[in-house]
Amino acid sequence: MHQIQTTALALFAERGFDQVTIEQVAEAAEVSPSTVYRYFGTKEGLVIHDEYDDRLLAAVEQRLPSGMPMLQAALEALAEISDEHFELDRGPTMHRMRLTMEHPSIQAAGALKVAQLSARTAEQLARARGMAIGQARVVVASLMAAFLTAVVNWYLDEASPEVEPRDFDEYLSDAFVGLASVGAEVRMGDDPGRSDR
Amino acid sequence: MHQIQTTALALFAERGFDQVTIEQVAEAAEVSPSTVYRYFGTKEGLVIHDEYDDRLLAAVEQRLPSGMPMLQAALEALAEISDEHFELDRGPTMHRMRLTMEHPSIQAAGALKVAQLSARTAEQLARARGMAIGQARVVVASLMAAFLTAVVNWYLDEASPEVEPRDFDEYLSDAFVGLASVGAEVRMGDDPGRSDR
DNA sequence: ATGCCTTGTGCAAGTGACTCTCAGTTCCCT
DNA sequence: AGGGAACTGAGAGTCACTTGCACAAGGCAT
Repeated sequence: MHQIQTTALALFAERGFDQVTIEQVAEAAEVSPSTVYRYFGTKEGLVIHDEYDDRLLAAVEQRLPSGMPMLQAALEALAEISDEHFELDRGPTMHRMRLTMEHPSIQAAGALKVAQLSARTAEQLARARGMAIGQARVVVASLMAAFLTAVVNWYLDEASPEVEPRDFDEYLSDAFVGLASVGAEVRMGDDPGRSDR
Repeated sequence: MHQIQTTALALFAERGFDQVTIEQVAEAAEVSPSTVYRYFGTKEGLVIHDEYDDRLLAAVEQRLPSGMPMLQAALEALAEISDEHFELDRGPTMHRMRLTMEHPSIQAAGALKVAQLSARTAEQLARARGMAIGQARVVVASLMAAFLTAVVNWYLDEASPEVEPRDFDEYLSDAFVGLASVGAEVRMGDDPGRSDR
């Protein structure tokens, strides 16, 4: 399975996503097309599939029952995964990100994956903390938005020659600071009848 | 064009998204399949296409140069559009939402659309306010996350028989309050779990 | 009027992603 | 040994989507 994905990514790097058919992937990986579909479902799946979804969910789940503030749980969980994903595995991750950003169909599939992960996480959070599910969705969506923005900002800087790259941690930190300031503004500007500044 | 979409949605309602081919849509709308593709690009496009994207962008743009706090601009713009979309146009909107939530391929296309709209909005914001683009992305992503959560919460309540529906405004307001509280928590717990640096 | 360009539309053929069904193989459990 | 679950492959079919071309209608200049 991992072997199939690796072969596929190599072919995509070599010839471009659109110029490679599933059949060619199957042949190069020495399996049948059926097998590719069985494991990855779609061609885009060959790019976006990874283990990090479940690991992130597990990392969050592990921390939730402890009564730890959920924000801290999220940040710890993200930091735990990010190091490996964005630093150690930097090369492959960049390649997959690049394919994703340059091909709308892959980007769409990725976005769907994120939405589904968010939904699962929100349920988990609501269950563990006795929160209303609607509330939990807002929390997860906000945090996920900040995280994803960090990922996008990281990628775009990394991909652009005139910007010198920084560690992913810094992008993550910036994004969360930004989230905090938006939150603060919301708090002030909330509904009519707010006090002037 | 509008005629084609209406016909398509009627067919989807009647027979289900998967049981309707583009050819059938074309025939029912008395155009050729080529025309359908020319206007909507994909089958999913028949569901997700609408005018609200551009209108939202315009509503934001119109407010930005005024020096109005960007959050207020966002809320006003959203409120301006939401009324029509979720109250007046409630029936069709529900139907399209239902198709979207029940068909991963449509959901993916919708998510992509949101991502692209966010990107455009972030650029607009950065330009109008002289913000760093990365910063602008965080702001837009946070606000969009809250908005979308409101939409999802609204839809799920609306679709569920045992919950009695509230006005969309209330979901929107709840979501933004939730966003504020997340922001506040971030502010306190700051700095992504790093001991060094 | 004649030509000309743009714009909108239809036609037709081709590609390849994806589905479904059935049949073989391996491996494990009793 | 036997029976069944899990994995894999073969083959045929559907249909979304692309591409290139031709054809018509309307404006605009010559």
